[in-house]
Amino acid sequence: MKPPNEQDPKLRILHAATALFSQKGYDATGVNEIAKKAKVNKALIYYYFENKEAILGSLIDSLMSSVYAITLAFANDCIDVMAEDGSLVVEEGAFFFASHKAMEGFTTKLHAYYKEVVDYTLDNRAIVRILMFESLKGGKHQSSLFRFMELMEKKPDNPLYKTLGIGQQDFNYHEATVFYEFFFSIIPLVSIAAYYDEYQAKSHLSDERLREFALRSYMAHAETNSLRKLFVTES
Amino acid sequence: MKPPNEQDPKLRILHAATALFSQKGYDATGVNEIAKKAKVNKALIYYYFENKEAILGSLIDSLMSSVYAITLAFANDCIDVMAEDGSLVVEEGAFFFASHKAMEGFTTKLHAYYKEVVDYTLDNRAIVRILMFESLKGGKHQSSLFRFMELMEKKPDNPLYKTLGIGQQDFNYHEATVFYEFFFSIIPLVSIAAYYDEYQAKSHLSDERLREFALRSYMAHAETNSLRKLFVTES
Amino acid sequence: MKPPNEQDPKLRILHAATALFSQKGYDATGVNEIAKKAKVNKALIYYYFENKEAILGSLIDSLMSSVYAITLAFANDCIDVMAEDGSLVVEEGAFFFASHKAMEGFTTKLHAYYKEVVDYTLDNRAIVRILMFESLKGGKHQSSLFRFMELMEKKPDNPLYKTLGIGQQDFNYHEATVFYEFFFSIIPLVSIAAYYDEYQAKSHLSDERLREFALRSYMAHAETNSLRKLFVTES
Amino acid sequence: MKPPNEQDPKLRILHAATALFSQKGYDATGVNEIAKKAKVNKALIYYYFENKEAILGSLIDSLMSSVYAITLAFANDCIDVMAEDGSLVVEEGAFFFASHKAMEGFTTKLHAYYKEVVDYTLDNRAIVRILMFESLKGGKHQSSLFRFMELMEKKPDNPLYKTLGIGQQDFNYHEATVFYEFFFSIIPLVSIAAYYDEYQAKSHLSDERLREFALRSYMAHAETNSLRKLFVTES
DNA sequence: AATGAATGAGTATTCATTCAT
DNA sequence: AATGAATGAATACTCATTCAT
Repeated sequence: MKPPNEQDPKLRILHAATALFSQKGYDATGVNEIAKKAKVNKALIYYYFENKEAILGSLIDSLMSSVYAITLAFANDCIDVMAEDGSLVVEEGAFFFASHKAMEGFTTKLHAYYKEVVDYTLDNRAIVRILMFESLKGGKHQSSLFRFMELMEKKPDNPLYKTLGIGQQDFNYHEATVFYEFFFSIIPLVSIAAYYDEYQAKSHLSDERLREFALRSYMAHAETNSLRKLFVTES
Repeated sequence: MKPPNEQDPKLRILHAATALFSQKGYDATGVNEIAKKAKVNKALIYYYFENKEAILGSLIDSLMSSVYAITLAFANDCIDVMAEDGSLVVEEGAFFFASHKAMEGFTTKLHAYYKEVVDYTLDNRAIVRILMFESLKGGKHQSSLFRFMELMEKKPDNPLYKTLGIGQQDFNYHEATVFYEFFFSIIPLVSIAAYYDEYQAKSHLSDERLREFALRSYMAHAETNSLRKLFVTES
Repeated sequence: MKPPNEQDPKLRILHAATALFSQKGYDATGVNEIAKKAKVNKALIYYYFENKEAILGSLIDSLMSSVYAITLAFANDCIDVMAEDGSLVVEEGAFFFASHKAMEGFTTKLHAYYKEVVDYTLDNRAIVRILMFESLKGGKHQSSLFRFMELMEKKPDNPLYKTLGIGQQDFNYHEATVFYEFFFSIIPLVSIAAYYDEYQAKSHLSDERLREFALRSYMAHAETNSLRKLFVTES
Repeated sequence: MKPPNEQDPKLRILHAATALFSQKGYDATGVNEIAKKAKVNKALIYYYFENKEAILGSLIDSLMSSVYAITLAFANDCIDVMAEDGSLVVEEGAFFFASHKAMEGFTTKLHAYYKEVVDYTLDNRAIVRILMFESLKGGKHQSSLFRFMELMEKKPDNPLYKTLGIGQQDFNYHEATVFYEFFFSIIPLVSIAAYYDEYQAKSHLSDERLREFALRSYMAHAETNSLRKLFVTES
């Protein structure tokens, strides 16, 4: 996950910080430790980052923007394109496809999206762990985890929402649904990543099986409780 | 949640520590702060606790033993009693009741148990938060969260398992099930408590509605994915 | 050296303090430790002693008075008696005996005195160690070691000097002699006791041999460099 | 002994520590005091030394290595050179010189060595005091004083012994001799340094006289009890 | 871009001592 | 005579951060 002999000191710092923050937590990690692990002079850290907090901010920002990017890419590359060529119509929170083939194409891409999300989350589980950590504390990053939730909410500043361009106010996301989605879908996904290594140590399961479990559980859950109904309008 | 003018200094210390640990995290909380909040001389903390870690340990221990107690009480008071009077037979992980009335009685008690678990978790959400916090860090308490999981596992040292006295080796808990149960049942329950206040602040939902959501979501989930099937053997 | 089940708490405190002070030094020993080792409540120490310093003072005082007592006893029981019955005349620092028998009697008692001093020093080596310790520090007890030296000095407040009743001003103790006596006689005696256990650990010598070495070295030295010449006036 | 305005902070720390440790003892000296006396920020002490103990270790190490160096220098510069040019033969612990002149040269150098040892000991009496102090306590430095003793022992890892290249197993150091040498030669030498200032305060002797006393007493003792006999083989 | 030295405020912990009972 | 609880000041040590070069 981390090349042994990295060149860029800034990257070395970020990698060292990621490892340490995710193992011992932000507060229990000293700048000295980061410097030692990154094989970098302590003062150099302050050349690249304004303070210790900025390192954490940098890590969390990069995670957040990656997740946003993945979600937006799916919305753009899949939904928008299909909406433009008329093979998909989104209405009142439901998806109407022009043909079975269109729906199959959508489903395939949706599954690929699920896999990408799970993979990305697991690959970057150290930062995910840090994110969970910080979202449990009061402070600047407390709300980070909730921003994932916002991806599902019907708010004007939600880029996914914007992309879909759905305007109905009677969107069927109501409070209970959001609650359920957050605690039984997002939280498990994030937790699987955060507790991955510990769970593996306890269960002695292989990486392959664990990833399979994670993907299947997540997909099963998403499908069962899917808020969006898919229909084919083709006669 | 905390009486304004407590007498026992040791309790004052524990309450202050609970509040601070759950707000800022263990590592970011100073013993000075605890002393100040508990209105206690700093050295007195070391009279009652060997060190800062021991305060944390005391909090987590009391949480763990309460959860164990609740679970065992349910197993003892409900399952054992019914098993003894013959109104319930547990076999191959399934529950066979002598009558509809017996099953109804069981279901009622089960729901009461669910409610008790959810209530206890929410009432003690500060410590639950601390527990989640610490289980994300490497160290002594990392495994605490996983001990909840063990309550569901088929191991000889599991007191619940012992109580049920189920001996079949082909018990239908297999790896995927345990994984699913942990990440889609325990983790959500714990997370609802841990993120309760933050979620409330974001959603502006009343305590009543949130608790209702929590209980319903948890019960719905537990029932849907219930591992134990319930049957009535009555002709 | 220390009875296992002592009754008197004050004695238990003194013994515990002796052991700890001699092992780790006064400053590195906590009142808590003393209380624990003495199996006594910490506050009780302050019932018997004004403060920690008073424990040390008590130990050193008892050592000093014992040494004084031994020396005075020798002077009284031996020299005074012989001086009174005319079998010994002390003049200008030299000892003139009335007969060979008188001198032999004196020598025998002198050797017994040497043995008693060495034995007492070794038996109480823990306190001797403490004394050396404290005499190396600035402070109240710095001068304790030097009070041994004063036993040899020609000062009006020297009880030994008083006992001998020697009045000559040209007493042949001059500065170099006192210096030599102190550093090559008193200091070795005290050091043998202070380093006894450590030396034994290094050399693997038995208690018997070590005590024999100590006594012989000390006697040889005392005799060789004896300032007091012994004469027989008998024709 | 200490320049008023030193530049190197590390040296300032060492000098301040030396003064304080030798006055009040290691345990009674606070790091705060050292910092204040050295006019240095407290944290800087921990920049240069791992902990308080390391300061002490540094002081004792430098003393030990100096003493070793002085002794080795004498052995190398004097004995080795004479042994190589044939003017000195060492056999069975005795020294045989080719000529009176050779012996005189040796004696002169030996006396210079004595003087150097005494001078060094007195000049560095603060550290010597600390060494005595620590060798009375259990712990890391307890054995330091005994290492001086080892300089006289016939062990393969003794550098002096190696240099002399004496191989006879019947070397006349036996247990009693080592005991005597240690307690009546090394201990007095060390004690003279350790108690120098206190003795001076009591005796009101000038530095010159005290140093003269010290040197003479030491030389007299060393010569009287010299283990090595000196002979001239010249006809 | 990089570093060794330096710092003030803070950390957890221990101290000798006192008090009420 | 004895004790559990309490305390203010001090302890050794660490922190994130800065500065001069």
